[in-house]
Amino acid sequence: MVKQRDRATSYDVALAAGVSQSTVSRALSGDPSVAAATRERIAEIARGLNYHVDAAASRVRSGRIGTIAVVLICPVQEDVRAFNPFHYALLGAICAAASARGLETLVSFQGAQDRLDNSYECTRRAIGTIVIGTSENRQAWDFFGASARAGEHIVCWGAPSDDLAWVRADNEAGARLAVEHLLAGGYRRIVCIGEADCPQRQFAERYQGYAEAMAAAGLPARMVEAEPGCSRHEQGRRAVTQLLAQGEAFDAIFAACDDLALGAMAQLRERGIAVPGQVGVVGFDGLRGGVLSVPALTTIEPDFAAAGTLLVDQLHAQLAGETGPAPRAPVALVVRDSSRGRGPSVAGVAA
Amino acid sequence: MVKQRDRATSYDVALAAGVSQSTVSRALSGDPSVAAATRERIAEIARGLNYHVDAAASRVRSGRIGTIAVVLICPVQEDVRAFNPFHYALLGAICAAASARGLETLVSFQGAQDRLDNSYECTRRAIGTIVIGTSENRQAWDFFGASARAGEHIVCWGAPSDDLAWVRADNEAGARLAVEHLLAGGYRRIVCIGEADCPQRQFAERYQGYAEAMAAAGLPARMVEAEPGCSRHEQGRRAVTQLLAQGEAFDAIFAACDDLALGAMAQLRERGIAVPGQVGVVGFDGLRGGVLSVPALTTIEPDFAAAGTLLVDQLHAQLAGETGPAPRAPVALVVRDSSRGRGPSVAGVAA
DNA sequence: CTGAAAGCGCTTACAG
DNA sequence: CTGAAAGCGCTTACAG
Repeated sequence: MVKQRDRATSYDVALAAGVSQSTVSRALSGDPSVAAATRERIAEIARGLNYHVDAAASRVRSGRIGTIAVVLICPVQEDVRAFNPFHYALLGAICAAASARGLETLVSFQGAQDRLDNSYECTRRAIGTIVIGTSENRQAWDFFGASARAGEHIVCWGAPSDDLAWVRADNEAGARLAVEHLLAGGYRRIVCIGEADCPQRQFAERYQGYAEAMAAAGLPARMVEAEPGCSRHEQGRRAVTQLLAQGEAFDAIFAACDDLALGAMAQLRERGIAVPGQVGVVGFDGLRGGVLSVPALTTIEPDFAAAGTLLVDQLHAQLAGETGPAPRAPVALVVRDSSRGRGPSVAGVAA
Repeated sequence: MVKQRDRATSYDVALAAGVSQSTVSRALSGDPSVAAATRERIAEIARGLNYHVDAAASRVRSGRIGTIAVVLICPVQEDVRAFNPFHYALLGAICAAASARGLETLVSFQGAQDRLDNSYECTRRAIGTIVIGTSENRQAWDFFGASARAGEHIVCWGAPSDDLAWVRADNEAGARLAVEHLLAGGYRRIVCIGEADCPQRQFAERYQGYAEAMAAAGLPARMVEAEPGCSRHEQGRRAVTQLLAQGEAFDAIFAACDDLALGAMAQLRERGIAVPGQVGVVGFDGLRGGVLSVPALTTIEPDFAAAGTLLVDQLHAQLAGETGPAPRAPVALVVRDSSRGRGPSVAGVAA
């Protein structure tokens, strides 16, 4: 057990400075009612004694917690390596946004059902919780959904649960951007790989944006459903296999997420179909894997910094009893090599 | 400001249970001196009142913090997306290991020099700090090095600073595994892409393991230095360009990290050199990008779970005043498609 | 501008 | 097995 040997307290500083303990407290908290000269002197002495305000004592007295909990929902097996890099980037953005607002972040990775925990708020370790992660772990989301119904303050990204307040990317706008980009590149027979009946609302929204943009161009929308039960990457592969087997003409793919797009590209490559020459591909997420793929993946990338800030601010709003408008993180088209720029219409496959 | 309306305290529970407040405290902390029946009853009543022990009050009285700080050193611009996925996986492993030890994790991403902070321990928000991240941000590492010299308890992964206690992968063993695998595949003219004079000690250690394994096989070691000032990926590309320009024979590359390997493979592809047919490639890190690359990258992967546990345990040892043996996370060879299995010697390039 | 005092909600010797 | 009491180290009215 580590003993707290000779930690200085505010009383030690007070003694050394010849003032009262309450003046030390006020001085170090920057209370302007303390004379500037006194403040300076006390700060100096505190430094000399290596004194720092005890955060726990400060909290218990002031009631100010200054901390938010961030929960990352993992696969049930809790393999953190299986955790999507998109969520890691989002975690970083949340921590940065919290820090910018003067808040600490208590982070936990939760997967196994018997270890789910949202006691942060009721034990006063945090003012509320931001939940992100794998939508596949339904039990975990149900747990946090119930927690929210019970009155805990929770905001999430990509909720499959309707019980949770959420922040999402501007999925429809992003999908429209993707389609408009493909149209500008001369692609016409653009299919969407996604999932219509998916717990992740973003998939439906992205299909919606795709369908709208196609309709606006007077072109038919066509959805290839991802096969349940396998990874996104594998789903992307199989969607292409299915498309080719059906012998239906297509010259571009808008995939509802980057992993689907990368799987689709892997399969196109195996079939000897040139990207972006014969088929253009656009994903959605802005994953690092898209930079490394061959060809590098054109994608729609949400503004991560904005997403982090929106999540933190939305939590604040909820704590203040407000319910602002549905918060959407802006998205941007990132053109890389899997789609052609402006050009004439392309051959496509199985035309 | 959020008021704490009607939070129950231990006094409320005591009143409802007809016992003293101290008995409530003992009962809920599982003190066996409280009769089991009484404990049960009190727990029941606490549940009914939605009472939970206030963590801050508990800490201030008991002195037990139960939290470690985890600092992720980012690039100075604090772009969390530029943060290496390896470190994200390590972060997850640390949080999981801490949780398994009953510790919370206070996570922060730190990059900009004027925002560096390690006041966790002195303000009693944490018992100590684990530091991981980009070795490029020297100022940040120097800051934490100074912090450690000043008596803070810090353990890091991949320290470029000698002031910090560290945990590392078993780099030499990993490099030997890589070389032995390549030798078994029939490769003989194996070059190492790395950096001899690098702040990251792991690079030197990996070269060392490579050189030993080559010597053991009676083969000459050959190091291609990464060019300073560009990304690892770009360094990998340029190393291949340089090798080809020199017209020196090689039939395999052991890259000191996956990003170097992926860059090297990208360049080999552009030059029309077949991997693994003409040249075998093995990386080091086990990044997700290696699964997606074409061909998928054979690599040496540290045991992330073990790494997280070692970091947490090493911090505990330091707090207890012990200095255990240099802690190494075990590594494993992950054979994918960028290297051949057993086979005859291969042609290589520029032979 | 500063001090004396109360008290945040607990844990933990001490006594019985 | 339980209670009365002290006290962890602060913040914050209140009074001057």
